[in-house]
Amino acid sequence: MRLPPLNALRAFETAARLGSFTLAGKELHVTHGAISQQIRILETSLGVMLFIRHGNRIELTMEGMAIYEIARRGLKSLEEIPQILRQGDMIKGEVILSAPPGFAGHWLTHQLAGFHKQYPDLRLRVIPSNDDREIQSRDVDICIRYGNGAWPGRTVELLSDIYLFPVCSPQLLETGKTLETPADLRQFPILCADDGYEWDSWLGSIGMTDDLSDQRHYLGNALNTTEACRYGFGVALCGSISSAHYLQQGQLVRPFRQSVRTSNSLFIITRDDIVHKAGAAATVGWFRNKFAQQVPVD
Amino acid sequence: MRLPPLNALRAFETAARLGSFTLAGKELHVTHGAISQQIRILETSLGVMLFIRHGNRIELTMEGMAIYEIARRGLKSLEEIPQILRQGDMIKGEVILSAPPGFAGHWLTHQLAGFHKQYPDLRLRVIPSNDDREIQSRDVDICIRYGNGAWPGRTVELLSDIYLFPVCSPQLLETGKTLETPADLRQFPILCADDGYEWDSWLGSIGMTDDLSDQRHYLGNALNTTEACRYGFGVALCGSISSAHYLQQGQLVRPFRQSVRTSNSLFIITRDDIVHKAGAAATVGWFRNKFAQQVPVD
DNA sequence: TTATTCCGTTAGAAATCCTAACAGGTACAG
DNA sequence: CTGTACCTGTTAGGATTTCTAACGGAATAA
Repeated sequence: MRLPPLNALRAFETAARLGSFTLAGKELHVTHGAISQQIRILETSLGVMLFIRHGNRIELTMEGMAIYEIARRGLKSLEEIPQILRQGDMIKGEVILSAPPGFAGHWLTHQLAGFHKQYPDLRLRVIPSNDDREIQSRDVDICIRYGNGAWPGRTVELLSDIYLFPVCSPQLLETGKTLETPADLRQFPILCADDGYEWDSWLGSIGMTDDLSDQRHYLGNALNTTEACRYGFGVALCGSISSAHYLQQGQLVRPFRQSVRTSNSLFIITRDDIVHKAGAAATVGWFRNKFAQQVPVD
Repeated sequence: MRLPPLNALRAFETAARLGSFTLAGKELHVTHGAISQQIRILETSLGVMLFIRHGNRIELTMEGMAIYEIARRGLKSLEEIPQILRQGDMIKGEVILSAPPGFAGHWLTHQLAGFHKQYPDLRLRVIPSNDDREIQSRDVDICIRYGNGAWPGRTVELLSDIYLFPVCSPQLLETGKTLETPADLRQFPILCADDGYEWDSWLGSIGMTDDLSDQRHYLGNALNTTEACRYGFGVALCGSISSAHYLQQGQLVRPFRQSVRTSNSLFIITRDDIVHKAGAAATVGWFRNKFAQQVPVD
């Protein structure tokens, strides 16, 4: 049981705010005795005294002050729930989203139609970027980033782990050349994004010593390798997220099962005050939902 | 009754997160029927359907998604309460506070000893400033500002309204000259901060047409006028907050009752994530407390 | 089709919460 | 000092809420 008793917490917040059990009872439409009992329940549950009783007045202890601020803001945010619903059509307007170019170009664009269908009045402004400065910016509602989850001062949530594996176009396998074991890779162009580190790590993980360096083509980024791969140029190492749609559609296939897990995972990063912008909050929920119901690929 | 039923909200949050009443029941150690009933209570209370029931599975409605994000974050912050207490000595470290120079120089410095006594392990770094950029900065925990309360995207709380009235040193009244009616002001130096607008507005409010312009001394800011006033130089228009301590000590007196309410009030401005820094949260509570128990001056 | 799984809905049991009444401490006025 | 007013604490027992247990129905998969 991790949450403190919520009704006792409400009694505490009211009593601490008004500085009186009797007044708190008036506000909550109960007797002072009920407040007294609720606060004792909370004190027992937390194992600390929250008020010093002076006979005819009360005083917050240090511990009481420490948790009052949290209780106050937490309950205040819950108070917004009925208000949000009363406004009705809050899920509209523009949501500003910063996402890595590869993610924005593949996974996200393939899902946009579904997003629009679910939230017809919401418009997305996508910023393709890996810049961490946008995480700190007040102008950006939501950031999607690859990393280790260490973004201090922000709410960070894991969306998905990332696995890398070789993929190629099915047409490539109809050219007569076989691609049944990793050794067969020697017959095909190897498509590298950036510096080719992803291939080094994959080849290393399956114990292959040949680094295929004389077959490598460097295409600059993952977006380009995936595109070249789809059009039958060669074999690329693709991430589980970017390739998911193409694998499902049959536009790409995985010649081998072997994959390597990257040290970076995909995270969604938001400010705490995102809840005040219902459209952005709904978008966060949409992302969480999409990745929760997606079958994990490795 | 403004808050939705809290235990029902917890059931909803769990069910929405797990996508199942049965699993939510497992997590909360109750049967699925209990969850079902709690969620119906919440739906009745809010007047909207939160889930679409499909017979053997559930799906969040738009309204359900809209409030899930708020409920999730609100309850999550309440979960921190037991953790904060477990750590025990969280009320320590440095709190960075930006406050207007006049406020920092008078009210705050007079209260620092009391603050230190209450929180011996807390150190304050005071930035005397009126710059609104600090309100947006992540490096500043708490901002105190005069204004109208319009600081979007931040938690803003009124600390006190501000009244302006003439004050002078008691010694000034022992020089033989009398100061019993506003007309007697002609015999004394008039101390103006900045552009002297405060005197214009006060003189206007009591219907005095003479603006005493040939007696005015311009000292640059309110800090200087108050100091000069304490040392018997003349009569200054002082704010209710800055002068409170000196009035109480008898170092300053109010020759007349008339005061004028300023359009700006004193606010305390924080980010939503201040709760994660217990020392800063305690400091906010300390400010709120100080101004709540202070007798209003006008 | 059957088996399975999950949700809905009851009645009644269990747990919780609240009230009412009295006791005791503090503050302040007379 | 005494009396009054105003708090809070603490009970027992009643009122209310919440949960369980058991059954029925809808969707899903084999």
